[in-house]
Amino acid sequence: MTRYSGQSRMLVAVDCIIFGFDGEELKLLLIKRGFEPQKNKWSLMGGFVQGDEGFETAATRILKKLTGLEGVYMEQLFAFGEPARDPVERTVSITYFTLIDINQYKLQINDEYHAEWIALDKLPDLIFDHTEMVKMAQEKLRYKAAIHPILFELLPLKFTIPQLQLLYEAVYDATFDKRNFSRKVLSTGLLIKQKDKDRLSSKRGAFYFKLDKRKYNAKFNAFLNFVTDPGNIK
Amino acid sequence: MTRYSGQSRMLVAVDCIIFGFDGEELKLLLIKRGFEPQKNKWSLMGGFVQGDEGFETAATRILKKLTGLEGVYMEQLFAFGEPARDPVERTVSITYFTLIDINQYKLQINDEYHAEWIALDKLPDLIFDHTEMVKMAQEKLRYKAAIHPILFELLPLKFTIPQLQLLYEAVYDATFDKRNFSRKVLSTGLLIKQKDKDRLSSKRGAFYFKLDKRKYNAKFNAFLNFVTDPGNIK
DNA sequence: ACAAAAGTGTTACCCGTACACCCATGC
DNA sequence: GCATGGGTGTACGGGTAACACTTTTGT
Repeated sequence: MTRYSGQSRMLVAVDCIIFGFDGEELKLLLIKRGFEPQKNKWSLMGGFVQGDEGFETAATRILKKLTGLEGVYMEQLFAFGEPARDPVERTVSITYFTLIDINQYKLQINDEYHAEWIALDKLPDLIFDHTEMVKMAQEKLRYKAAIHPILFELLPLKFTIPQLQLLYEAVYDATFDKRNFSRKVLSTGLLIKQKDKDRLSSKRGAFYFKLDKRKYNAKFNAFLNFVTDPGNIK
Repeated sequence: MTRYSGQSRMLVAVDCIIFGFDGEELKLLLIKRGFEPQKNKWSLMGGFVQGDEGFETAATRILKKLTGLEGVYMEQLFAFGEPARDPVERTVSITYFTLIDINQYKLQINDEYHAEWIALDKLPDLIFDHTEMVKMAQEKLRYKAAIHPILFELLPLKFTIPQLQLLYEAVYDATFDKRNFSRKVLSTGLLIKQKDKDRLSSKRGAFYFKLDKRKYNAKFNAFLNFVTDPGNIK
């Protein structure tokens, strides 16, 4: 027996929803699609899964091709498979939710793809069902970040607590009390205070912190509860 | 332009991980696979996605064929796509996580598929990567039930609080204090007390409750926190 | 009468929230 | 010296966990 008979075979693509944070706004990395149909329309970064690779391998390959980055936070989001989602041919898409440090990316811009960081609240129309994918990814970001410390993945190795707070506020479009926020964050024991300060964003300067990688990995699945009442989200 | 050129096309299957609860144990609905390869080995219920249907449509169709049930709780779990997961031919599998009331099912057994309810802790070897799928589904069940009131989907329309507690205890392999448990459950306002009692499992009898469907739908996305410390899970 | 499970109330502690002032520095 | 953002402490309230006894009824 070499094949199953009488069944439809389909193209399988991988699309990456790539989040970044520039210190003020949440952004998505989008590209101008390089081939028909819809050439030159905005699109998520994606590509077809090859015959000999799994989904995660394909997503990693595609991400590396676009950003040069490896070892970033990536997890499968959802499989989209409506029959008419790609007008050319039946194509299913396995989407990946990706968080990267926007500054690391800047160092190795790859212009081959005409990629740009675009603020989440100023997204253009995207091809196919990519807008729906982005919406789902954003919901997942909010959902998951309320419970797990994933947002550190969007920050540089060294960051300050005010920076971290700005990030949470951007994700939830809300404001938090800085006293309670810093106490809560520090009480997790995930942060290691550095000796130096960030002197760019204030006169006094704010101490840098690093993630305690060991505790981060150990505690990742603990329910952290950074965000008190998810009903607060605007 | 009618096709993308130079790409691999693959079979796409849907597999359902179907949970049930018989009052004592969590069970999975498994079938003896009816075709080669691995004919007569235990397997999840699944089938190929047809050319004109989406994943959810396919999963619904397959579930109905097996159990006769419609309108049950179902959500996409994960897309499995390792190149060698099916030795016959490259096949990706979109898995669906399904919760059904085991008693409703009993009324319409469909023996065509040699389906059986098998306790989660006595699972036989399953074909391909189905064991991995089950493991992931079980993790999702524990994760999600700690936050959302999904376990009601496993119970009949009318159920007692001791029954509900047994279910939570089965899911988390833990025991809970019945006073705290019932207070917590009732405080959600999701339950409507009935006038009649279940007299089978005790001499005194326990009052039946029904779900308040309206509140259930409204509150589904609230974080409920039935399970105090997920670290408690054995 | 006794066994078996249902049902209910109180207390103590911890965590989360609200809230206001001082500190360090560049200009 | 003043404006800007960084950093800290306290008091109150709500919710969760620990804990034991009474009720009902079938045998």
